[in-house]
Amino acid sequence: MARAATTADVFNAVAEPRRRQILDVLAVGERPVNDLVVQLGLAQPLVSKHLRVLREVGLVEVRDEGRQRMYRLNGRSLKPIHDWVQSYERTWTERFDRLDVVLDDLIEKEQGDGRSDE
Amino acid sequence: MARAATTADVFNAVAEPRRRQILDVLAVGERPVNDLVVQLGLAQPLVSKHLRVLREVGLVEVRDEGRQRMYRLNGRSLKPIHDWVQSYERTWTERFDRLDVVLDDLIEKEQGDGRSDE
DNA sequence: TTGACACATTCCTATATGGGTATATGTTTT
DNA sequence: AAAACATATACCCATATAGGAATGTGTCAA
Repeated sequence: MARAATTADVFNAVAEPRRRQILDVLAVGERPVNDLVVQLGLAQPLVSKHLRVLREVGLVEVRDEGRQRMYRLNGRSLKPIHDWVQSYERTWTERFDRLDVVLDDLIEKEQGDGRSDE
Repeated sequence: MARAATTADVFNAVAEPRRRQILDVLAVGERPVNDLVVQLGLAQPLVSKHLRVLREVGLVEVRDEGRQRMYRLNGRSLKPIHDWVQSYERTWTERFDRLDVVLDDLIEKEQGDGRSDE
């Protein structure tokens, strides 16, 4: 089996740096494709392809405006990532870091103390 | 060019569901490889390979313990993801949603009002 | 020493990619 | 109608995978 499709979920879609850049630009406000092409300095077909991926996972939405297509961000689709990562925040937060040192110490002592499994 | 390596950055490493599962297990505490194999029901070489990716991006650390290798989480490496996603949180938070409706309204009125570019 | 155990690595294959180039589709302007 | 413009799609290629099978490496036990 190969790697999962980029459209498999938001995690895969956002793994590509250029797609995050696109989202960053769209975070400011709705933009037509060509604005993204210019701002990111990428080839137009490439931008369109990235936008398609973002659209398929629900990260952006489109609106027709004459011969332009206005893309806008749908940040809510990032919530799964937010939620997942959020649960790890305590593991690197300063105050918890120091607590962890103490806990690791306790565990070490406990282990060297006769208890076998955990 | 193909897709970026899974070891290119934390975003790519974490795009794989099984690797997130591994991290979820390790979040509870340090574990030897075989514990992960059993808990996740995956083939041992597969787990080892995923662990290597996680190690290369700094998401886990290893410690030799006899013939076992104890893996433990290093959550801090998730911070780049956390920070990036965090900045989008306002876009889906309830109270901001309602504010956005008002803003979109204002923008619409402004656009239909004679102003051309933005 | 020999064997059992715990992991890591190597080799294989099918697959989906990011980027480039060329072209198709649809809209506005002349 | 024809040309210009804005996007999307099709086709090509090199590359890196996830998973499976087999094998290598290092440690402990008998």
